Amino acid sequence: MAGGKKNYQNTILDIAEALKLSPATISRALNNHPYVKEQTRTDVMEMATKLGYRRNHMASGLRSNKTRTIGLIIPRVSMFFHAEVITTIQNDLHKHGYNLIICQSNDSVNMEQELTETLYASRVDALIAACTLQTVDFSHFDKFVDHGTPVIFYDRVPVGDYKATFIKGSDFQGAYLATNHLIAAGCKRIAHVSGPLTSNLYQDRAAGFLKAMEEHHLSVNPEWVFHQELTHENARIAMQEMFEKDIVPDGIFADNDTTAIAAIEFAKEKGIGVPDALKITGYSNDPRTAIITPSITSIEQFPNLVGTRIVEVLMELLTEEAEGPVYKTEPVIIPVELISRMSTGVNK
Amino acid sequence: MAGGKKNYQNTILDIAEALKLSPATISRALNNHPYVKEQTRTDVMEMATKLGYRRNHMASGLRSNKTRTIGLIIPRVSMFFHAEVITTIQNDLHKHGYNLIICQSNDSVNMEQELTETLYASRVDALIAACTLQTVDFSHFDKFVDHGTPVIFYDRVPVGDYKATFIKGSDFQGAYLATNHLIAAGCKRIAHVSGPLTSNLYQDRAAGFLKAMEEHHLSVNPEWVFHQELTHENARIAMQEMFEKDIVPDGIFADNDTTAIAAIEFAKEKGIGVPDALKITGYSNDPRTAIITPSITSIEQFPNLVGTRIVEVLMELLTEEAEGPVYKTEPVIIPVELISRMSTGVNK
DNA sequence: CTAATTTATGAAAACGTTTTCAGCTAACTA
DNA sequence: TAGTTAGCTGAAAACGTTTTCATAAATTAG
Repeated sequence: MAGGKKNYQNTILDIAEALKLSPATISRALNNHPYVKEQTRTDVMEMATKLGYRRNHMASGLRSNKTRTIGLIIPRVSMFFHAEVITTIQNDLHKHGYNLIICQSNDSVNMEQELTETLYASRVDALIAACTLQTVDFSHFDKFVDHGTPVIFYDRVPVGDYKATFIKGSDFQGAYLATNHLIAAGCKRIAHVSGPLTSNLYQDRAAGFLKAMEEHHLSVNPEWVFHQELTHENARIAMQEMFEKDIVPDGIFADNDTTAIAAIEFAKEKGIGVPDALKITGYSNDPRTAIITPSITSIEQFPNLVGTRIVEVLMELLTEEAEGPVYKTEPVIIPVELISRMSTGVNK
Repeated sequence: MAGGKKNYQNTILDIAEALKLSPATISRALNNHPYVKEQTRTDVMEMATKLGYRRNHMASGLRSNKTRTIGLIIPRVSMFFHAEVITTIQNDLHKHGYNLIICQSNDSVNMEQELTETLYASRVDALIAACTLQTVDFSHFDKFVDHGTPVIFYDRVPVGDYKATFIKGSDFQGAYLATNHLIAAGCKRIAHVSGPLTSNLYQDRAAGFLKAMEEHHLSVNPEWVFHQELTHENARIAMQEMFEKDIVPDGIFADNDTTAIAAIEFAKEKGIGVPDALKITGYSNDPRTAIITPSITSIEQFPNLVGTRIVEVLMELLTEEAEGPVYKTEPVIIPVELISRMSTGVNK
C-alpha cells in the first residue's frame, strides 16, 4: 500500500548487534561452521528468523566467488521431454538454494556457443547441457572445464573422452525393447527411422535395433534404415521412399514421436492399416502419442528421474573437495520402459 | 585441458592500470556516464574487449542494489502457451542483459505464495507472473509493490485495482470469434465449457460468448454452460451430462484445447459425427489440435507477441524515473485470431 | 581579465558478506 | 604443574563495483 520504496532491512550486522556478537560469528553460525557453540547457533537462527533475515546473495557471492546459480542449455523448453526435465531440475535445485538460468539453443550450434559465453560470463557455479544434434565439436565447453566448473551433459552427450559428467537414458535398451516388441507383434520387415549418427543417441539405438534383429535372425534392409534429422518432413520423405517400392516394411521403429506421428499420418492418407498392415513405435512417450488415433506405442524415458539424478550428481560435485575431480568418470544411465499402445496392436 | 583452476581475470582495476586511469573513470565509461571524454570512453571500451573484461554482477549488484535478474512465476512450463511465452521473454531479456529465474507454481496457490517469498528474497528487479486460476487474493504480491519493484501480470491477472501492469489476450474477442464461427457454420444450440469465473479470463470469454449469441438471437441454455476447472475429466463429465438428455448441443465452445480434445474423444466413442452432428472449437491453438482427427478449430493467442510486449513494457518501467509509478495504468491487450480446422467443417 | 560554470578525473567510502589471523578460555597430556 | 591442544569468538581485510565529494582544467559570461 505504501508509496515510498522500502529497503531490504536486516543484515548480518543487525543480528550481530541484537545478540551482542560479531558479524563473523553470525556468518559462521548461518553457514554451519563447526567452531560455533550450539547455544550460539540456535540463538542466531532464532534471531535470524525473528528479524526475517535473508542472505544477500550478491554480497556472499562477491566474497566467496560463488553465484549459487546453475546454467542450463537445452534445445528448446517446449519439447515435452525437456520441459519435464527442467521442471524437476528447477524444483530440486531450489531445495538446495540454487537458482537456474535456462537458455535455449534453438537447436543451433552457433547459439549454443554464444550461450556458453554468456553463462561463463555470468559465472555460473555449474553448467548442465543437452547439446544440439549437430554439436560434434564440444570445445566451447572447455572454458568451464579449464576453470574447474562442473559440466553435466545429459541426453545428447559428447562421444569419447571429455572431462565432464554424462547422464543419459539407456538408448541401447530402449531400441532393443522397441524392436523386440515389434518382432513379438509379428513384424518381419522392420524399418528404422533414426537420427544423425553424429549423436551418441542414435549410435546406441542403432546398436540396440541391430542386436534385436540379429537375435531373431531377421535381416536388416539398408534401404529401410535412415539417419537424418528427425523432423516431420524428413519422416514423410522416408515413408514415401519406402512405400513406393514393391516390398514394403510391416514395422517401423521411429526414433522420436514426431516421426511416429508423421508415419501414422502417412499411413492414414495411403490407406495403410495401422496396426494391421503396419506397426509403429515412437520414442519419448510424448503426450501426443496417447491422443492420436491410433495411439502410439513409445518408450518412456522418465524425465523426472533424469532431472533428479542430474541434481543429485551436481550436488555431489559441488560439495566435493575443492581439488578433487569435478566430474564422474562413469556415465549415469537412466532406465527406460516400453509403453504399449494401439499402433502395435497391443493394449488399448 | 589444464588441470588447475583458473581465476576469472581482468577486473575494472586491470583496465584502469593498463590505461593509467582510475577505476572510477572506467566504471563511468562502461556505464555511459555523461562526464567522460569521448576519447577516454573509446579507449576504455577497446581495452575492455582486449582484456576480455566481463562485469562482475555480484559486485555491481551489491553496490547498486540491482540484481539484473527478473523473476517469473507460471503454472507450468510444459503448457504450450507458456513455453512459447517464456522462450520469447528469455531471449528478449537476454538482449537487455537481464537474467530470468523461472519458477513453476504447479497451479497451486500455496506454491505461488512461497515462490513470491523466494523471489523477493532473491531481490529480483522485477516480477512477471501468470497466476493460478485459483488465485483470487493477490496480497502475496504486495511486498514487491510496496518495495517499488515492478510487477507485470499476464494471461491471468487480478481483477479490480492493483498497482501493477497487466498484459493479456483479448479474451472477449476470442470468445466472440469462436462463437460467431460456430454460428456461421450452422450451429443453433451452442454449449460453453468454460473455466472458473474467479478468473478474469473466463469472465471475459463468457461475455464474448453471450454477445455473439445475443447478436444472432440465439438462446443460451444454462444447462450447457459450465464454469469449472478445465481438465480432461471435467470435460468428460460435462459432455456426459449434456448428451444423456433428449436435446443435445450441436456446437461446443471449449475454453481450452484439452477440453476440446476430450470432447472429440467423447464424440468418437459415442458415435457422434464431428463436424456433421457436432462442431467443436478449442482455445490456445496448442499443436495437438492440428494432429488429432478431426483437427480442431482454435484461437491463436500469439504467445511470442505476448512475450515481446512484456519485455518492452518491463524495460520502460525499469528505466523510468526512480520515483515515477512502476506500473502502467492501462492494460496492454494482445489480439487473437481464429484458426479454422476440421472440427467445425471448414478448411482442412 | 576575472569570476562563474561546465567538463573531466581521482580518492575514498560504501555495499554485506566470508575468511584469515590472532587471542582467549577450558580441557587435555605427560 | 607446565605445556599442548581443542573450542569458540572478534578484528579486520577482502571481494569488484558504484558513487559522493573534491579538485583541476577548460570553457563561458560579464
